[in-house]
Amino acid sequence: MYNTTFAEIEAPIKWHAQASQAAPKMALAADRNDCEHCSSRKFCMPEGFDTKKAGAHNGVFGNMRKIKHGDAIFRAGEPFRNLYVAKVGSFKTVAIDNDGREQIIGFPIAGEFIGMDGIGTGVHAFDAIALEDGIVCSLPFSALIEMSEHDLSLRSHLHKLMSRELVRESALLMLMGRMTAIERLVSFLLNISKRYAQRGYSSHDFNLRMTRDEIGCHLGLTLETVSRSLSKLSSLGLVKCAGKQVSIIDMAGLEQVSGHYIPH
Amino acid sequence: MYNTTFAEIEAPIKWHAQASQAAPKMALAADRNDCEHCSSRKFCMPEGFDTKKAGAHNGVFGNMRKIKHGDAIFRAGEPFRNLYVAKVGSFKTVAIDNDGREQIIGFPIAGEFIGMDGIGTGVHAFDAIALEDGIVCSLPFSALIEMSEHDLSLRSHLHKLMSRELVRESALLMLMGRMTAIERLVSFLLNISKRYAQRGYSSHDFNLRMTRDEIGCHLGLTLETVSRSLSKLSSLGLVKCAGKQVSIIDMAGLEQVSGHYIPH
DNA sequence: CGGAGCATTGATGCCGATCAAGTCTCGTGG
DNA sequence: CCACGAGACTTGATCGGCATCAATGCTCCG
Repeated sequence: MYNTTFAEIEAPIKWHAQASQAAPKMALAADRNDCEHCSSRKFCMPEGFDTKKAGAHNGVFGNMRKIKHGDAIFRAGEPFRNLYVAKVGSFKTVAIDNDGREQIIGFPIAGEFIGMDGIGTGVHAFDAIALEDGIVCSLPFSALIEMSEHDLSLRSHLHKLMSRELVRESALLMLMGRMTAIERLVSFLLNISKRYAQRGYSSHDFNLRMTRDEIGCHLGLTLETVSRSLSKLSSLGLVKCAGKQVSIIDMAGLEQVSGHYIPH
Repeated sequence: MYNTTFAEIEAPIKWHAQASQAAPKMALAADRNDCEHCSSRKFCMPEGFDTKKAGAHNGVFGNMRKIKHGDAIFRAGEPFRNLYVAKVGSFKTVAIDNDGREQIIGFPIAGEFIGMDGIGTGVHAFDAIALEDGIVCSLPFSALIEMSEHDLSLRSHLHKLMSRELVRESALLMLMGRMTAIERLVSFLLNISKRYAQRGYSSHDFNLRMTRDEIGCHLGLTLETVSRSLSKLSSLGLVKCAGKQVSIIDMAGLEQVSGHYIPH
């Protein structure tokens, strides 16, 4: 019935069980963890980077934090201190304008960075919310910057991360400015598919962790249009979908529909 | 008849005259220039940064390059080597998808960085085109990164630049996803106004350097809709506009129209 | 002065928003 | 275990904003 989820594979956390055991503030409880065995390792720091030597002992790496479904890693307006790497679960980053209108900027999943919006001003510009119970790894930014002094690979790694995010957003701009509803949805599905594939999961069958409303809020569409577009893709025989469970039937067919959404 | 332009104030370059004098490849001719007297200085490097000491003598700073109207600083697909700072003139950065559809990502003007899209992959993702004859300052990126090893302020400056660009784009996403044509145009005008003001120019009267088509291509609208929306704002008494010359009559009124476009 | 590119304005049509109703899913408590 | 209710999803009907098509006017440069 369910797809295998990151959470199931990674760490079968018993939220309530743990809460009743030890930490009183479970949602904020911090764990220590070994970078070497982290499945996000290859998405996080540069190749060959020695996290142990670099700072495991001074507390820079391996700071796990659990985030419950619906809770925020941080909120817009809060001071920026850490970058976060999604370790388990999926998240959304949300910009909110003066009139309260929301725009979902991205849906980060395992291995992807969250929080770079705060670097420029020292204050977060987005909310970062968990779409399901999950875990993030906190990286104190000032420590990261200091550490990068003698590590060229770390320095350029940080730049690359941000630049790629820039290009990712520009692809979204293209999508919003120039594509039809169907094209946007297809781009979105292909993007998800690709990122899942990179992480060793099926590129054909997956669960969408977000609601239709959230997809719409990301793509500049209403939830009804998202639903209708999905139905359309089903009736065209390109995908099969039952609720949040999506199966891509004809990948090549999908790719022909869209002008693409290159990122990640 | 004309507004005072950056070009007029900065350096009254006689393109053709110069071409006939010295350099055979005028458009690509490089000049050397003194950062201390550069009007973009305060927008470019961090406060107190000593460009002379840092690298004027090894050629990192002060590499001027003239770009003629319509010419490219770089094109998508070209290898990334330099960051550029717009010194004179205005530019557009353009993403082009597989189907040839264009999306203008931004309109950088004096003091703003161009080319950060190439850092992530080592290859430029955008075209960067001059909207009028202009000058950019080239900063060899590898030298910049090396230089940042012993300069914390430079390191964090680079990060801030990219992060701000990230937030700028996210504001554009908000605009494209959730705003009406009029709101988008107002956000655009307010953004231009603000950036001109920061540079000491009038925030009320300015020339749009780009065509209606380019504005539309930036905002996800057609040129007709841009034109109609401008007419509407005129008839509402919020702006006066004659071709590319725009005067903001009622700044507060404009600000009420839009959910904003925070960036820069 | 002539022509090309740019801009304005009008008429029409379509895509997606909006409004509305009904179904499905899942968590909760009886 | 089932009943219930709230939230999520689907599908239909209608409406409106913007794209599209089209014609004309304007501006600037050679």
